[in-house]
Amino acid sequence: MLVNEGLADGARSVTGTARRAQIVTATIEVIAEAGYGQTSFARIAEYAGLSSTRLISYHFKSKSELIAAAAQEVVDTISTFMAARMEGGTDAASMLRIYIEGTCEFTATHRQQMKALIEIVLGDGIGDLPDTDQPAIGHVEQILLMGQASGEFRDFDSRVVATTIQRAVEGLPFLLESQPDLDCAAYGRELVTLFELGTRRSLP
Amino acid sequence: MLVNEGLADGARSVTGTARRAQIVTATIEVIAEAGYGQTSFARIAEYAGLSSTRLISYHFKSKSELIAAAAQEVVDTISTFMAARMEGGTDAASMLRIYIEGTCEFTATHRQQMKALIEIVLGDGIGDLPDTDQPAIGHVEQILLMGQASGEFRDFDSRVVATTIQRAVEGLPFLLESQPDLDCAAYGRELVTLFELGTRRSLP
Amino acid sequence: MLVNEGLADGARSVTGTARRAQIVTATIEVIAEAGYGQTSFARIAEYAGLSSTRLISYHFKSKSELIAAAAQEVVDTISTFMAARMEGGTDAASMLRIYIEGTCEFTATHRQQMKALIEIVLGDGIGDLPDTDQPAIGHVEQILLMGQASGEFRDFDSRVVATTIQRAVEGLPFLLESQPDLDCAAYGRELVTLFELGTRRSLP
Amino acid sequence: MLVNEGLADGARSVTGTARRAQIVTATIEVIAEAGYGQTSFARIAEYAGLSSTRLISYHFKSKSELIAAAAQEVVDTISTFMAARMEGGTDAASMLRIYIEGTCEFTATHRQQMKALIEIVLGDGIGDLPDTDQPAIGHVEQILLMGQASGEFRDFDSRVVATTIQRAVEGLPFLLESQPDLDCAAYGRELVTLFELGTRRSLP
DNA sequence: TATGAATGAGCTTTCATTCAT
DNA sequence: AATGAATGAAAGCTCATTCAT
Repeated sequence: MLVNEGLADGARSVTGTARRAQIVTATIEVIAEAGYGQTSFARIAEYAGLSSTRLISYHFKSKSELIAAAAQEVVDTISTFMAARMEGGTDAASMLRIYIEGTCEFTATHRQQMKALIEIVLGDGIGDLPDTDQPAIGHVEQILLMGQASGEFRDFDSRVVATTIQRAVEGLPFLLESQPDLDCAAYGRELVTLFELGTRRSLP
Repeated sequence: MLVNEGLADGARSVTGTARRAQIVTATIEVIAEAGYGQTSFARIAEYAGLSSTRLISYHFKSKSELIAAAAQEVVDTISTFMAARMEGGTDAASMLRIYIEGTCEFTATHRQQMKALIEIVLGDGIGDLPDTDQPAIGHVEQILLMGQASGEFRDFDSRVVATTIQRAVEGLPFLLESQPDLDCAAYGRELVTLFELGTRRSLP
Repeated sequence: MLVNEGLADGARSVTGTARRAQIVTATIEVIAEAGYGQTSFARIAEYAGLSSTRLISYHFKSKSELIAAAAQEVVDTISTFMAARMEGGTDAASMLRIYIEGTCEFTATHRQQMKALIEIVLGDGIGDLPDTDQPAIGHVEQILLMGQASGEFRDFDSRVVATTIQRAVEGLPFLLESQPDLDCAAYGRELVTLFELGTRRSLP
Repeated sequence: MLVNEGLADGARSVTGTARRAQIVTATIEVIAEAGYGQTSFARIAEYAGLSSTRLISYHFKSKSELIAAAAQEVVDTISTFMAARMEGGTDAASMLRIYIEGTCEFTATHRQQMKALIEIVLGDGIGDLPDTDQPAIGHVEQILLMGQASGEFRDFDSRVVATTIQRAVEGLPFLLESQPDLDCAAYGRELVTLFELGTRRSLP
């Protein structure tokens, strides 16, 4: 079989799956360290210690498929991480707090993955990957809509606020670039306070 | 003239200045439409109707100088626009409101320029252009610090909140990509309300 | 294989080694015939009958690596040739004679290689390749110092005389350019006589 | 008049002659410092402080004419210098000594000019400028032939020895590159001794 | 005499991808 | 499953030279 693309993961051999994982990991790290625009097959192969770029072409039908796999890998990781956290949420405010602080904590412990994901989303051109980032925005917006329905939150444009919150947490990797010692938990708490005050129903 | 870089604008001929402006304009539009990574001399020359890419090399010492000139052009435009607006500000809250709504209005009327600027800042690699975006962040933070000093604003990490506000207004071009008919003024007003509630001193 | 540079010859495949040799040979001949300054990938590819210059880039990391490989090829050839000859030398005078006549004979039978080597050394800028030409000078100087120590040679500045002898034998390729039918052996004998008389200890 | 080429010097205006001289001087210095291969109109214009390379094209029909003018400038200078010296020579041996030491002294005081001349002769490809260097070789050979006719010198191939002597003195600029503090006069004296011993009629 | 403007050709290098085992 | 080899296209940049005042 010449091309693996399109196969379910179970249809791949053990070594093939391992190779793909190795390449994806290297891709994520190269994107995080060198930037999306400087990421090429040659650089990935060199980073991963592959003898030829041919090995990448063999396991991934095209560059865009490799990039997509790298993005998916990060999305899967963060989804698993957040899913466990979100279970503890009851009201909208606490769910929002969990989401913000959880994302910040994940960023603190997975800097490269987060940076790579953002590079990919931005690098392919603004808005070219709606299927990847829209769900994330949708998640926050869902919490906001829930809070408005329950009366916890005031009346506001849920899309605008959701976008703002999403961009706020996504800004953390950028800050870490220039301030590597930044306290991510404190950053998350500041955001929680800021948006709790900004979204809660005003007191009479 | 071999190298135009470093010369005051008055030291360039009329036609030379016009050509540079033409090329810079084309560059901004190509970046906005095709994305930073897809911007090449060939694409710019084709877009501007130039006979060859050599004409670009003639007027700009290097590609990075051209990109820098394009970014500077946008920064100058927005600076002029905002400088006039900011004169009306007296207290910190109103200055913050003017800043947010002004930036949103500018984005509404200069979509390509804003998108191009963001593409450049992000495309050159995160954090590689601190001299370009830091001043903007600094501007917002300055307002916040002023408001805290005057007692208008509550106690918060000015850096975190400034970054959040800056990223919020910079998110508008991204939204316009998927929602071209978005009401930018309304978007600005939502942000003003969100951050006024989030930053004001709590009532006793 | 992405980069061949730095690998031992045995680490390369048979066809890869053959291609490299073919390209190196073509490079030497192009340099010899067209001159260092007129040597480009395009000219080499055309001369070697390659489909594109890309093939050169594939086998050599950069142009300078290709040039270095070409120079090394000649140096290796002449070293092997001279090493066998020098074994016959006992006293300094005979070693000097062997060196001069050997170099001249090598030049006679390897005109292109010698010319290419000189073009490379000179073309890269005077004195930029001390590691390549200094050893040759050092070799001659070594013989001279030995002769002075043994009393065969008179007292002179070994560096000056060594440089002169080296430049004398290196001048042969230049002469062959304008006088292709020049008798190299006779040229060598003339030099031997000239420098024997110039260096021997004066008779009482 | 569009082109100055082919005009006698008297047919050029004062300012035109001055400009040509300025450009030629800059060319010589650029060649000496950057090397023949790195010498371009752009570099010369930058070095001379010219606003455009167009000024060079205006005063010189082509690059080769400019290079030729630079070479001629050096040749004229050295010719004037040597002509005065050679008047003191009576016998062939003293003329040879004067020639060698004179050339070495000239090199010591005109390093850039000598290096530029050699770069030009070598840079255009071996043997491509016979009209420029052959006369110099001829000069030495003339002295040698005279010495053989008068019985001062032994029987040898005048062409070979002349070439060797010429290359010996031309090697000085190369040595100065790696040994800037070299004693040129001492170098010249060593050469004189070496070649006097090598060329004189053997004592019975 | 001088200049700005423009140009086509050339350069090396990097790109993702395909061919053929 | 893996690999070496090869490839056309495109990139940014520099070259000497010409056009038109």
